[in-house]
Amino acid sequence: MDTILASLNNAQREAATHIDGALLILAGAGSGKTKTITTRLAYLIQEVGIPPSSTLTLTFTNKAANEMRTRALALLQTPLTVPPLLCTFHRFGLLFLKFYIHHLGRAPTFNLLDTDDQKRVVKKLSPTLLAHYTPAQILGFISSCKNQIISPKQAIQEANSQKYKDLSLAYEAYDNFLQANNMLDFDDLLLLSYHILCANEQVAREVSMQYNYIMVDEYQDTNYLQIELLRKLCSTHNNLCVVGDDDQSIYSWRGADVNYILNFSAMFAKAHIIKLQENYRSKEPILRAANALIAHNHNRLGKDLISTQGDGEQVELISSENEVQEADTIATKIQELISQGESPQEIAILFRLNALSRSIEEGLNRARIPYRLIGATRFYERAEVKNALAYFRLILDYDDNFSLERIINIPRRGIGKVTQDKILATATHQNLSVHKALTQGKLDNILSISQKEALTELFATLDILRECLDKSALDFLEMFDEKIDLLSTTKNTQDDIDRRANIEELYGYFRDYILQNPHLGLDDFLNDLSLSSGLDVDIENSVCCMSVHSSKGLEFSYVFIVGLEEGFFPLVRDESDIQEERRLAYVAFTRAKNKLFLSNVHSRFYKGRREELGISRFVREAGILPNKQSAKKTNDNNAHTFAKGDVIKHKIFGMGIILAIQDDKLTINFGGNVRSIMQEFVQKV
DNA sequence: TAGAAGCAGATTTTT
DNA sequence: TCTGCTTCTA
Repeated sequence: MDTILASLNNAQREAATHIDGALLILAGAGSGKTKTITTRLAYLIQEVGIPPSSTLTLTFTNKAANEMRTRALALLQTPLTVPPLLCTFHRFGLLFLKFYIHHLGRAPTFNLLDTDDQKRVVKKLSPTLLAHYTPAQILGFISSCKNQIISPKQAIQEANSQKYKDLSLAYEAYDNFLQANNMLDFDDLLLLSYHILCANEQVAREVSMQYNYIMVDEYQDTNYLQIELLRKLCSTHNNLCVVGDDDQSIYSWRGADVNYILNFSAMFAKAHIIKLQENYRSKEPILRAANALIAHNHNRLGKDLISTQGDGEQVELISSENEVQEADTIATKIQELISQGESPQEIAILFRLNALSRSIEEGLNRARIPYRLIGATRFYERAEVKNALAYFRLILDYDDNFSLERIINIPRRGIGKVTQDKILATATHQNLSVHKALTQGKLDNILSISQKEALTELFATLDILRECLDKSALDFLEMFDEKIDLLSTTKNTQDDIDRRANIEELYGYFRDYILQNPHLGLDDFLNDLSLSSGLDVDIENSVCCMSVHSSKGLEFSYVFIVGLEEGFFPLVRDESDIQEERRLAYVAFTRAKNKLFLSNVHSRFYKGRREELGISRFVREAGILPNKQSAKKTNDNNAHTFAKGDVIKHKIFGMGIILAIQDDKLTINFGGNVRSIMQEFVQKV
């Protein structure tokens, strides 16, 4: 019986064996959170005898869900016929809606929109609003309404200024459009599920009783809608176990609110709280710095990480003149580590802003260090991939105007924007899809003969593909690739090669999907895709560069945090946001196992300007003092010698950065103008 | 219709 | 500085 629990410490064991009622596991960074929650799941199933189908474990990312599934199943001695439901909130919503959306009078064949699609809808519906707001701002408003369970009508009623009135009307138009086209956005997956549960007591009871034991990971990131949904799901049993860390709440801008974890016991009756404070990840100096830093925050549940890994190397501060020198210094340090036998994938470079990655990448390139940039442009957001997917959707449903619009002129069919608008207006006016309007001859006086031919030809090709799809999904892929020229370019630039590779990768995913799920089809594939970020990259033998946000949940032996300057990290000066920035820094610090490097520069080039910057308050708050050695280094190589990356001043051209040195001639970048200048005419700054 | 030129905007990000 | 979008022009 104890085999499952054998490797747990006392607090972890208490958490894993706590069965009924509400339980908050307050798990500090590196305290074995995943281990505890997966063990608890295995324990419930194997030792307590709870049927796997009565459990529900919710996470925020697919990655977390996959990791937990693997680890929980590994703990079980006997393989399960029915695996426990372990997925993201959104996937749960998707599954739920497939079964229950008919309660809202909607068909389960809905299409899921991603951010890009959402932007297209907003642009289309509220063109005048774009003068004042970006699509992202409008969508941000809509999303925050949905996550606070505010309907368009309510939003309009409660709008207390023209601004909110406008945004609320956009929200209403957006929602109507989605309903009319049976589309859902990500928020709807949760919001509509919630509405169904509220409106149908019978369904609510049924579902709540089905999932008798519910667990939630990263509870500090839940928002109001998620909490309310959880309350519905727990309404018949109150068996809710959540794991989280108030100090790692970094998604308030997405509606998450630390208060939900702070007030857990007020919300769920008789809640039991267990703290996991023993850290199994980081050496002592790293934890000292992290603890000292986070101690500057208020409103904490209060916990300190206790080291189990013993003493290690001190946190090192790297101070550089500018971002070029910063990148080179870090690259050099990384080379040293690698030459000492450290593996590159155990090294990470973290930044607060993705914009800072550029200089770092350049430095790594110069040093020929292999690196991997995580989270830049997501795979499924790439235009060529989205075009292929739009074709797929269109093949399943010719009346899908939204997808047709996207690819109507890809490859070029001589149907430009003007014609597109006319086609759409005519079709909408007659209450027809473009395809129906075309086949009924309603577009004849709009289209030129060649345009009509091109469109007819497009649908004829789709007919062939459709037929092919019915027979075999794999043959379909081949035919699709042959018939549809997604790139239509003869240039063989690197970009084209990349695009081609992306399309191949998409084909690969689809092939795998069909092979692994022979009973599922293209439509299932499309909905599943929308929920997955496609970023389950195996971190090969390369250094990882990523934003602090995307580093959450990961760990590395060596971590470099760059851009520790006031104005960059912390990024905002508003005192209310400072606490979240500090938590963000705390997350970054606690990623490190062996050694943590903090890096700051005296000046940085950003948004076309060079800015003088002071060192981040977080460095001081973490108890790290400017290191004499690294400060001295930058002073030593002045006088007569210049180094690549040095900032210099020229009487006429002003400030610049040295790009290259050849004998006594310097190649200097003066704010975009590159010139060659003799050494004696410039001064080091 | 399609390429060129001009212009604003530029956190963090999962699903 | 760089990107993505709108407007302009052939």
